[in-house]
Parts: sequence; C-alpha cells; structure tokens
Amino acid sequence: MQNKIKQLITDALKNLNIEVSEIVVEHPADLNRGDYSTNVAMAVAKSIKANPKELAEKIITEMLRLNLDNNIEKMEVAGFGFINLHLSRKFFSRSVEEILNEGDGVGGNDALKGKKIMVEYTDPNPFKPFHIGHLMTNAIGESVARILEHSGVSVFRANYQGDIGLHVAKAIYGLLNNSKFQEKSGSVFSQSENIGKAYSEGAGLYETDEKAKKEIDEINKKLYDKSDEKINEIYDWGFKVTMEAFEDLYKILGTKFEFYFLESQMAPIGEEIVRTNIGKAAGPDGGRIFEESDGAVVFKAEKHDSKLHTRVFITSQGLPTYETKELGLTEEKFKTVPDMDLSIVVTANEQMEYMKVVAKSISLIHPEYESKMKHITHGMMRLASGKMSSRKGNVITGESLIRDTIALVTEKIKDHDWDEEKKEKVAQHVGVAAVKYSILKQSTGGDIAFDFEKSISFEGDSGPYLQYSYARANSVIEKAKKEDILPDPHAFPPEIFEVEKLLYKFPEIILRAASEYEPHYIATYLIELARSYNSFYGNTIIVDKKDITSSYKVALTFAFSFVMKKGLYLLGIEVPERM
RNA sequence: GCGCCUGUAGCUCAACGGAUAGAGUACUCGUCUUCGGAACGAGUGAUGUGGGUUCAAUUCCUGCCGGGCGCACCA
Repeated sequence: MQNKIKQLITDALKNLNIEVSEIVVEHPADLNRGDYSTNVAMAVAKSIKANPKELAEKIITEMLRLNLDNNIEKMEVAGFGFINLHLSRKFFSRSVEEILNEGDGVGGNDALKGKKIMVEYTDPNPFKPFHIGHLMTNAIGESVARILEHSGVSVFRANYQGDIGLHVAKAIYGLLNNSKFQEKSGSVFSQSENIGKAYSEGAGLYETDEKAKKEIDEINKKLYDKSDEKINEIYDWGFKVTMEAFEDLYKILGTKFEFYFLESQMAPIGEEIVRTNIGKAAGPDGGRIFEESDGAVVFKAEKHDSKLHTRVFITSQGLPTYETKELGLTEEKFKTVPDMDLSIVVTANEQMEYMKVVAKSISLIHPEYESKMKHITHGMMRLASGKMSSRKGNVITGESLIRDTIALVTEKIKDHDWDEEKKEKVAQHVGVAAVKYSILKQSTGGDIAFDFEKSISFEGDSGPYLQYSYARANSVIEKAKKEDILPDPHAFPPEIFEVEKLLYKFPEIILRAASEYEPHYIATYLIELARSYNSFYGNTIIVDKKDITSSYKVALTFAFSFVMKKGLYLLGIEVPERM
C-alpha cells in the first residue's frame, strides 16, 4: 500500500512539474489523523517558493484526479502542510481477509530469502552460574533468530562455551575445598547450583588468599595438560552436569542450538592463524597484523583505526587469549556453514570495544568477512540496590529468576481446575513471557534497570498481558463456534475499528525489526494491538446472533489472535490457550 | 586522560528529522447484565543544559554537566 501511495504522489508531482528526490510516506502517530501521511508539500515548498498548505491542496487535487483505486477514502491537508490519507472500509476488511488466509505465515516476508545467517548467543560457561546477562542475550538472540527466519533466512543457532580457563580452575578449587559441593544425589539443577557456589567461593579466595591463588593456578595448568586423574574426573562430572542444566533451561526458554563451539577447540585454530600472520604487513600504511611485544603477541589495532587499541592475542607465557579463540571461532563458523552471508554475535556491551579490535584483525586476514560480521550488544542488568557482584552476594542468577517467576505464576493459578501437568506448562509459558518481555520491550543497547517486583510484571505493559489478550480472544472464538457464527470478512459494519488500523501494519513492523535487529518494535506493536483489541472487546458484543456484523467481528478476532500468536512467537514467547 | 554508549513524567520504557512527545506503573475518580477484572474508561505528570543546522530537532552537529562500559598478557 505504501508503495502504491508513493507512486500516486510521484505521478501527481510529475504532472505538476515538481521534482522531488525522495518521497516520505509514513503513518501519523495519531490514528485519527489518517492511515498514511506525507510531507512532500513542506519539503519542496521552499525551493519552489510556494505556500506549503496551498501546494498540498494542489497535490491532493491532482492525486484525486489520478486515484482510481478504491483503497483510499479521502485525503486532506493538515498541520503545516501534511497530506493525510484515510484508507477505505474495504481496504481494512480485505486486510483482515488476507490475515485469515495467511494463517501461520502471517506477517512473513521474503526480503532475505535464501540468506544464510548464523546467530551466536547465550554463551554461558560451564562451571559458572547461568546469570541474568545470559538470560538477556538468550532472549534477544532467540528473538532475532526467529524474526530473521520469518523474513526468509536460514538461521543457524550457535552457542559458544568457555569450557576451559581460570574460571574452571576456580570452580574445581571450590569443589575440592568443600566436598559438600560435590553432592551427586540431587537433581541436575541442584548439582549445577552447587558447582556455581563452588565457583563463587573459589573466585573469592583467588582474590583474597595467596595460597588459594597459587593452588588455583596450579589446577589450571593441570586442566590444560590433563595430568591429574582426580581433577579430570571432577571436570568431566562438572562439565556434564552444568551443560545438562543449561539444556533444561533452554527447553523452558524455547531455544534449541544447532551448533556448540568450545573454547578449548577454538584455541589451537586461532593460535595457528595468529602465528602464521606474525609480522605480516597489512593495511594502507603497511602496519603489521600481529607483532611481538614484551614477549607477547599483540595486535596494535590503533595503527589501523585510531579509535581502536592494542590487545594481547598470545600471552608472554605462550597461552592464547580470548581474542585468539574468537579468531578461531570466526573462521570455524564460516567453515561450518559454507557460503554464509552473515555471522551475528550477541553479547553484553562490555565486549563491544574488544570485539571491534578482533573484527579488525579478522578483516585484515579475511577481507571478505568484513561485511559479514555483525555484533549486537545489549546493556547490563542494573540492580536498584547497586551493581551485582558475586563478592557482595547480591547476584541473582538467570536460572533462579526464571524459576522464581514461574513459582509466582504457579501460585496465581493454583486454584484453577486443571491437572498438574497443564498447570506446570502454563506457569512456565507465562513466567517465561514475563521475563522475556521485560527484556525485549526496550531497544537492545541500553541497560535494564532490574527490580524483581517492578520488572517482572503481569499487568499492563507485560508479556502476560499479551498472553491474556490472546486467551481472551480464544474464548470468544470458542463461544462463536458454539453459537455457529462463522468468521466472514465481508460482513463488515460501516465503522472501522482501531484494531483493524493496527493489524495491517504487522508485516512492516516485522520488516523493520528484521532490518534493524530490534525485537522491541514487535513488543511495542503488540502492546498497542492488545490494548486496542481489549478496548474493542470491552465496547462491543462480538458474538451476538442478532447482529448481522457479528461474523465480521469474529473474523476480526481470528485475525487478532493469529497476529498476536505469531508476534509473541517472534519474541520467543508461547501462547497458552487458557491461563 | 582517551575511545564508545547513554541522559525523556516520581519510577520503568516508546517515539523511521514531523503535527498536541506516547505507554505502563504509582496516585485520583469511574466501569462488574453479555464473550475471562492478568481487563476497560477518565484525570494528574516529562525531553539534563547552552549554542548551531533545518520549513520542522527528543532525534543531526557542537560546548558543558551527570551516568555506564572499555582502554596489554582475564573472559
């Protein structure tokens, strides 16, 4: 529709002998102003020395003459010279019909059809707790993946695990130091929780206790060369348990990864790349890629871009750093998926600067990858009471947050007349929705202020509110079935409901979310949509045998439920039929 | 110090350079005869600050003030 309007404006301007380089057609913020608006009159008024309002009138007259389409009801001049277009009743009923025909494919597009994109996200480390940052990364990554898929992309979900390094040694020290953490009788969840505690203890002692620090460094070496039977045994158990616990969580969260990359395996690949590129000249000024400095192998990125800085890739002790592993990972990714169009990595923004340096080094070695790497960063969870730190003991793990929220929902629905299995499922879906929505409702970049009571809401601007609206529409549909009222998009009443003015915008919202990698456009759209449906519901009797337009209202309800279900799916949220 | 990000109602967040800056929450009042009150309706309340560009600036540029992150052998 937008393109049709643009064409109409272009033709009108042509007939008036007015040249415009770019025509902007957008939706007015206020639905009452119209469905589309354009600012062309104001944009060109000055250059052709015309009064914007008069010019707008002229353009409208010309557009009316050219308009043979019955989609546009009327056009008018408003404000300083905006041209507002109102779409016709027929247009809206047709768009409702279209949604009903599309069914599950609603809102989809093939803008990126055939593209292969890998999305790496979540990245929790074995032996460490699954914290809130992982939850944020997971929610954003999963949603971006789904949005891309709905735009025709073949998405490959990847997860990168730090299976080796000092953090593992710290956890193992904690486990050795305190054998109660090695209790193997409980669930995978409680075992991994204990390992998380062991890690915290080890990490704390590493900072404060000289003796412990020495021992941990010792364990770290043994881990690398696998020389200690006992440590190997604990490692194997701990790795398995924490990874299984992550999988349990992924099931609840609705994520399934195709690829798992392990740091320990990326290290030698990256090291090989670094070593073969030491001393090689690169870049316009002939700066080197990697060079030796103080016994370490470094990349002086500032030589290539003044905003970047030097980073160590191989330490003076000969150990590869995270940068090197990332280098190996990137190359491995492009090998794993041949002809990949884009490799996306989602992480917290504290890694932004260092990723730029790594990306620079990669693009010097593989110039063809430069435009195929994309780093999406999100903010940190801020706690009302100050920053989270494991030493202060105020860390809320992502795992416990999810489970606490689900428990809250369970309490809420405990009196429902359902079997336990259904209660558990609904509680999970609603709990996950509450958490995910609170993360996805705002644009990715910024920090999220976290307050359990306030952030995890079930009312108003919340995930459960959206699910509730869906469940409610579902009840309406069931009642219509009982009364034998079939949906009919042609039996429309003269008035146009607000829901309809939002429903047809769904595809363009998805397109925008996909092109900017921003799930929040969908979240804010769904809230607006749910609000309009609830308002419609409150002011209208939808299922009413005496009303000949009832079948249209039922059709509208179907359309709403299709869009809501798909929209929530794109956010990684399931919809319960009842709640 | 340098670089990147950021500053919008009391609080948590929106606004592709456009019109009267939108929601939620909190607070006040109202809706409970239809199909689910996790709801609906109404009210109170905001662009950190000084310049600049533009027909038009929360948005772009710039000075200042405040917050976050990063800046060599951690990840």
